[in-house]
Amino acid sequence: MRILQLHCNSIEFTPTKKEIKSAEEITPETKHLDEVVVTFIAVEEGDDKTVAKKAITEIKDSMAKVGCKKLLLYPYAHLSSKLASPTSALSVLKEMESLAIDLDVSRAPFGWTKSYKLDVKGHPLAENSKVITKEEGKDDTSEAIKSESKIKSYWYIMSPDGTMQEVEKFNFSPYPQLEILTKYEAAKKRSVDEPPPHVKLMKKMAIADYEPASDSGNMRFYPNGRLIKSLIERYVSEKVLNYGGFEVETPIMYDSHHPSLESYFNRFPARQYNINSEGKQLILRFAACFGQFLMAADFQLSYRSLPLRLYEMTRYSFRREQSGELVGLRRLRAFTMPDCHAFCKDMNQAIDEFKKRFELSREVLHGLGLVDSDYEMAIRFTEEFYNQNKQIIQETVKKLNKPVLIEMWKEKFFYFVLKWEFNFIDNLGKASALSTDQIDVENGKRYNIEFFDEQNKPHHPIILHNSPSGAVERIIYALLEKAAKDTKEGRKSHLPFWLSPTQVRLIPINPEFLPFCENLADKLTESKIRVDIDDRNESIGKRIREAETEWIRYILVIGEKEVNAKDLNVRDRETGEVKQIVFDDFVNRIREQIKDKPFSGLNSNRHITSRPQIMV
RNA sequence: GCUUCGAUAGCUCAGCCUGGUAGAGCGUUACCUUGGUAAGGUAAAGGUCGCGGGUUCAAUUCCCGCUCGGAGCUCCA
Repeated sequence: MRILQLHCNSIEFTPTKKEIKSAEEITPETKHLDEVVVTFIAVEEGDDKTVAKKAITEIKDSMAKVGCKKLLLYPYAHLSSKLASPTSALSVLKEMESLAIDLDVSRAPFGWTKSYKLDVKGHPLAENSKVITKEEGKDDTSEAIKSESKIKSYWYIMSPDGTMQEVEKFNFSPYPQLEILTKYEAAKKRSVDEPPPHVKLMKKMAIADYEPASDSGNMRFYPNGRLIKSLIERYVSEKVLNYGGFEVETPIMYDSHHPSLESYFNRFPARQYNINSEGKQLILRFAACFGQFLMAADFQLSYRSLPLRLYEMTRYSFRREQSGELVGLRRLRAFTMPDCHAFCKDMNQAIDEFKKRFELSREVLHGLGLVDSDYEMAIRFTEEFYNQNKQIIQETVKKLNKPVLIEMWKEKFFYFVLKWEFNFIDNLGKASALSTDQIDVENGKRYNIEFFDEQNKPHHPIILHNSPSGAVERIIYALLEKAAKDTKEGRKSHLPFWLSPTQVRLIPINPEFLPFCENLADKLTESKIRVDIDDRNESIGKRIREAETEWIRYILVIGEKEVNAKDLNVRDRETGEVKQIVFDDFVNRIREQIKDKPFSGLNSNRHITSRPQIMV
């Protein structure tokens, strides 16, 4: 906001004509004021109530100095070239007016061309101009975000044979998804006019929902959703532990004035949640990086313990994303993310580790039900890194065996020299990163993490930052989007079997067969299978239909025949066929499908009639 | 955060333009039905029309603000 303050003997002004459509509705008449401080005001982009308050405080200060009690607020666009929209300008002006009611305050009409006569006093303090901005010097946007838009990038496509081609020259026709990612990233082109299908599904399947009582982007997870999330968390954690990660736990909030953290925040492009507590400015973590770095800095490290892999499933990480960017489970403000850092003694070791983690990430995604064709890879690096380590990049692309989007930076902008991600492309052509890894050459020093080499000389390690799956919520989003795509293309949608809240549903023909169902359900539960019973008084057809809409893989109708036959009558949703199967064969068939995955029991009442109904 | 659209029964939505306090389907409850692989029947209950303010004799309907949500801009796990 820019203001020009004039201590006047008098002012007289007359609105002559409306300048803009949204001008205030008034009857134009000449006004005359004596002994008044006239404040010309231009409200600028981004000005809000805080600015209004600050401005009024300053105006009151100087009015007290000149001993004047009458104030005229005079909208005056010509003081600035980056004006706020008329609506917000008017509301800021009204705010100022209401904040100054203890003075004799008036306001010239907004949006009108006005003629005026001024008689300015001649004393030294009579004329005064000011620029007022929001939170001077306390802008909480990190430097990285502010200058991110200034990065110079060069975009290429690298083919599995290692050749790089400028994106403009690449023939995308066999790779429509890669083309979407490229346009998305390089050209920043997006156009969508409908909500993504997973939002409906996450509610309909009683997985997750918005929680209006929290901040946007902080979701509630229903029993089904919590079960799915917890299974994914356990699966990813087991994979990372097998790879060699050591699980730790670190605080979710940090003192933003801690010296290592302060400079780090300005190198990471994220907005934070801030909390003030007992005079401390705390920020909620946006990843596990600093917790693990601070921990590693306190370790006595020898080259022998490297690579050291620290791992945490961060529930939660917080990023105060712009509200307009939050959609369903795709992008949240509070999310769960596996975060694994590998501290390496040199670039060679880092590159070895990098290869392992690339494979780990791929395996994890496959285990979660996302195959190579579900995502596109992007690799970003500095020109210098490329010139020195061309081979590792080419090898990686070869392993993936399909073309990859390349972003090359002229100079190092972030703390990393290389970063890759697997990007899921959803039904609306939106790209979101899942797995990612980064080679960080700065933070070893910043956090004063040291190890001693063979000559007992201290060094800072190179640090790899890997999230093998990306955010867990985002995995659920990808699975739901994939399911929606199946429906759209005429296939049956489903979740991976090991994540299905109900794996087997029993439908007794009438209550007479309920005891038999209980018995069967007990036996299946003992074999670590999630089974429930639709004991409602509804027709068989209806109960089967509903089991189908809940994506339940196996449906067993239980009647006279089954009770006598001992064999099971199994309807397999994959094929729609009903088959007679011996109990043990059925159990084995299921166990086979989920043998290397974690298991949790049914996370709701076995009987449908006793369940709360969450979504229709 | 900005631009723009929206919010009516537990869910999905109609009614609002042209102001006179509401409807459907699904779900819920009760009863009937005891059914054999994708929707059996009847009835009932259920709404301060998101919140706050304004205009009006009268506001779910018109106007303003807020909250929440969708889309776009921008950005990322």
